Amino acid sequence: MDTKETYDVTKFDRPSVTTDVLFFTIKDEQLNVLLVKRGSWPFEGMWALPGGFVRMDESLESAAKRELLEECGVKHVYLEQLYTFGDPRRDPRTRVISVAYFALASSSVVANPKSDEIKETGFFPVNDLPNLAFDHKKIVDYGVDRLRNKLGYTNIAFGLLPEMFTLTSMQNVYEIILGHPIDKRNFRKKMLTTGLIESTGKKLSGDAYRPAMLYRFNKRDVVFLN
Amino acid sequence: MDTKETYDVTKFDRPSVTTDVLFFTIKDEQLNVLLVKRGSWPFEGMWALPGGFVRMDESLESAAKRELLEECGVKHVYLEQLYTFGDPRRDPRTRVISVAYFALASSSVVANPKSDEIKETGFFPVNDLPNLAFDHKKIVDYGVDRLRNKLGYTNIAFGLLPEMFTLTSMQNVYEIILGHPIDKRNFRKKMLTTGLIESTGKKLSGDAYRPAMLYRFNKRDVVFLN
DNA sequence: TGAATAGTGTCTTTCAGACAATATGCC
DNA sequence: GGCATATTGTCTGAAAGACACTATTCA
Repeated sequence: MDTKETYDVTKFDRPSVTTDVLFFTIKDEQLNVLLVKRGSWPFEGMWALPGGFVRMDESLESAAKRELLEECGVKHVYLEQLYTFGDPRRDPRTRVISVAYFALASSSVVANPKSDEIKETGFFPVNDLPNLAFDHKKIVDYGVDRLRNKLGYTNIAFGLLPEMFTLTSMQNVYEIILGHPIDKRNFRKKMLTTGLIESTGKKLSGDAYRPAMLYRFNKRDVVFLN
Repeated sequence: MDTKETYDVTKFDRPSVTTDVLFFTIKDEQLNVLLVKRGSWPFEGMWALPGGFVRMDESLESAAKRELLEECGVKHVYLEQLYTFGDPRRDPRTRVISVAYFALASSSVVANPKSDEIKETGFFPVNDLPNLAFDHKKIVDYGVDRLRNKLGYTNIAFGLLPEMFTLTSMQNVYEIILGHPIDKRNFRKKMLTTGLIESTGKKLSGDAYRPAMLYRFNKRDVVFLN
């Protein structure tokens, strides 16, 4: 029977724990995910999700944020835990359990990698991915499903739009993620009646046609709806 | 730069990983959760969720099932991953990350513990819990929220009902979990139009009043709806 | 005034929710 | 026939979805 004095922390072999991050963005009219090119064994040279081992003194979310910063220069993004992948053979090095997170933001927040392990990062359309390391394809698919699902009842698209945006650009984001066209009148009606967004009173000018009203997310409702 | 030959699995300190299981059942007209009394430090003598360390060669779900069997004699239940709790200070022994699962089944599947560590198990109403070890109260609360939410759009209550059941008993389960009464006509209308359940053609007899039709879950739809 | 996009209203269908009377089987 | 529970339908309001024309700005 263990006591504080006799408890032996090294008694059992322990799996390793990583966090991997799905960083989604809209680019070239498509839903893209951020990938990094691996610089070492295993899967050297292959594309993978940014991520890495969780340190002893940091929370899972902190680890995900740290990896995103080190590997992709990304700061200050909203992260949501997605799922934990723990198949015993998903990593050839040793037993590795991965807690996956996802984030949505503008692709402009990505900078150059600061990590020795990563030389290159890039965005890839989720519908046209290269071969991915580990089980990362499965993680991406799972995340895309969840994203599409949450789009309908949360304000999760917040991170993909600038501070002020037109309803047309918002509708574009929804159509790109969902992969099908949406009726303009119904979309606007729904978005305006939720109370999630509010008019800024300003208009977008500079184009050779009628300027559109600019909206912003209502700060009181940045939390999720459900 | 690591290669297969130079990769050192012991290079980093590693957190420990456990699975903890929320086993929900209906007992005495209340939603209950299964707890075990801890037999050793830390939190010796306190109630906690059944669970334990994940072994190197088993999946997370297998680990959850094994713990449920060892500590509570439970076999063959449907498990769903809930969330992963990884606060660095959630366990006084060392850094422990817990992958929480939840299950719903009849309380009759619980037998005596086969584990040296656990002497006693018991069901407790989720609205009247004893003080729990670790952050297990938080895990229970999170699981109850999720359960209530999924009740509305999945067939998750499947495990809480016998193979054949009346609509009244099904409604009872829903009311107990949700914590409020439901209109009988609306409930029946909704359940029958989803196609999730089907009539068996049999009737429940033996009571001193009108016998009720028995239904079963439609096996083609055992998967979740969303 | 033409080009290009912004902005708007109605109808229909579906679903949720409120609400109460009749039917059945057993004793 | 009395008891205890099973079973059933209508109305209303809200939300989703189909559908097409007018308004505005700028070049």
